[in-house]
Amino acid sequence: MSIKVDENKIEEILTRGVSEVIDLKHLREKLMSGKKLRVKLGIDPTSPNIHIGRAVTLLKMRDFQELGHEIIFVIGDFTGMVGDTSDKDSERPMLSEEQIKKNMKNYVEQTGKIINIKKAKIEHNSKWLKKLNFSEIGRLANQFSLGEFIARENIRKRLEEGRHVSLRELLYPLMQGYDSIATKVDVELGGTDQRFNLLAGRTLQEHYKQEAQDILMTNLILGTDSRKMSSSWGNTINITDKPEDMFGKVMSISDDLIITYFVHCTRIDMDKIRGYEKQLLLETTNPRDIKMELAFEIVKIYWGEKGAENGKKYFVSVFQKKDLPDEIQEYKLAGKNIVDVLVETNLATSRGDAKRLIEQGGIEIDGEEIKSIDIIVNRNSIIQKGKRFFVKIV
RNA sequence: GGGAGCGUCGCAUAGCGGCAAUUGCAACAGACUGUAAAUCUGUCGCCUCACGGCUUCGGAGGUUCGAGUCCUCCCGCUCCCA
Repeated sequence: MSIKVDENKIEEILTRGVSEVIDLKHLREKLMSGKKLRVKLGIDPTSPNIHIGRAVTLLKMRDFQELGHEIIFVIGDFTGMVGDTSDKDSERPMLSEEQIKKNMKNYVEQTGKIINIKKAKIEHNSKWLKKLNFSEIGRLANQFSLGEFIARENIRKRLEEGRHVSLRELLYPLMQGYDSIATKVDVELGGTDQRFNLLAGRTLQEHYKQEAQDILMTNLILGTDSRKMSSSWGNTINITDKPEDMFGKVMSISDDLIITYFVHCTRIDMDKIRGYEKQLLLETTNPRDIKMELAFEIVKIYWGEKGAENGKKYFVSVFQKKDLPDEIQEYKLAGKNIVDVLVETNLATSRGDAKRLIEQGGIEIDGEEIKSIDIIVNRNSIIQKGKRFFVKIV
């Protein structure tokens, strides 16, 4: 397969959602040369879900793939067990082998929503990392000084606070760097938080007489609550989220993030995005409408046109028109008391919780707010809790 | 090797021996809104309409009318000095 040398596309790859490229000039020349590049992305299966923040680099990988370059996923089945600390302000737990295996399976599946997996190469880094012995690790470790490790902000902060920093964490960049040697890559992608680890790859490759990889760092995006998107904050939009959820979650981001999301999480034409940007400045535009477009585009990537339609329909009917959703989970609980029904349908966690919800006016049956806990639920009633949760009793 | 300390509701944090236990985040409900945003209000161990009852603070014992709080042992974790 031939390599496309499209100057505009290449420029977009190098800039869109990108915070820094090292070495920019070098990478641009390589891309323009028509040579097939080996492009790597390391993913550690540390949590079961990929969120759209992480997908930023995946989309970038796809861009490379579309130009015909070889893309390589290094699944961190080994590094995942060690745990990276780059994007964390506390130590990452070491995961068990079982947990890793489970996550790994999901990851490949999820990645397939964005990337053509069949054409990509998938490697597991246990393959080579397992074999390293102490003398080799010592040789790798010799390339770095404690000083540069400590200089990293999050590590320094933890040290200053008297928190625990384990030696094991020091090893992480070595391993990621070694991945680059083992896979002989030309380019590695990662989020800005990966800077240190990515650079380690360059250092080590040179030590092993390979040409140093270029690195391309993508921006991290903010989550639904405008803090950094992270699984531990619970503010993620996951790429496995159902279309309705995904659509709604996108709708709930801050208006300020609309353009950023367009740039990072979709592949809508940059010109069109600039158009949206102008529109947003006008008094007459309702940011909601543009956000709807955004939500549609994002859902489309993961669920296709149809999924996007459904997500939108759900949002419009349930939240804007306050109608019922098309599909409601059914339970065979007709004739039971409302409190029991709430508990058995998991709308409430306990009887006390159910009573509180009713007291607070949070429960409606067939659109009527109920005031008493002594209500028997009839067949074919629709119970609604708050705005988002519906259940049908049959 | 020496010293100090920690383990509390999903996470994080408070708790002179009278506590179902503080505060922040998350979560949930209500109001408001273009919005599942922001903001404001409320709720947030279990059972009870309620009075109230029951089970909780790493584990096992003990002291006490009473223990998250004191003592002993065990388990897990951390920091400092060398």
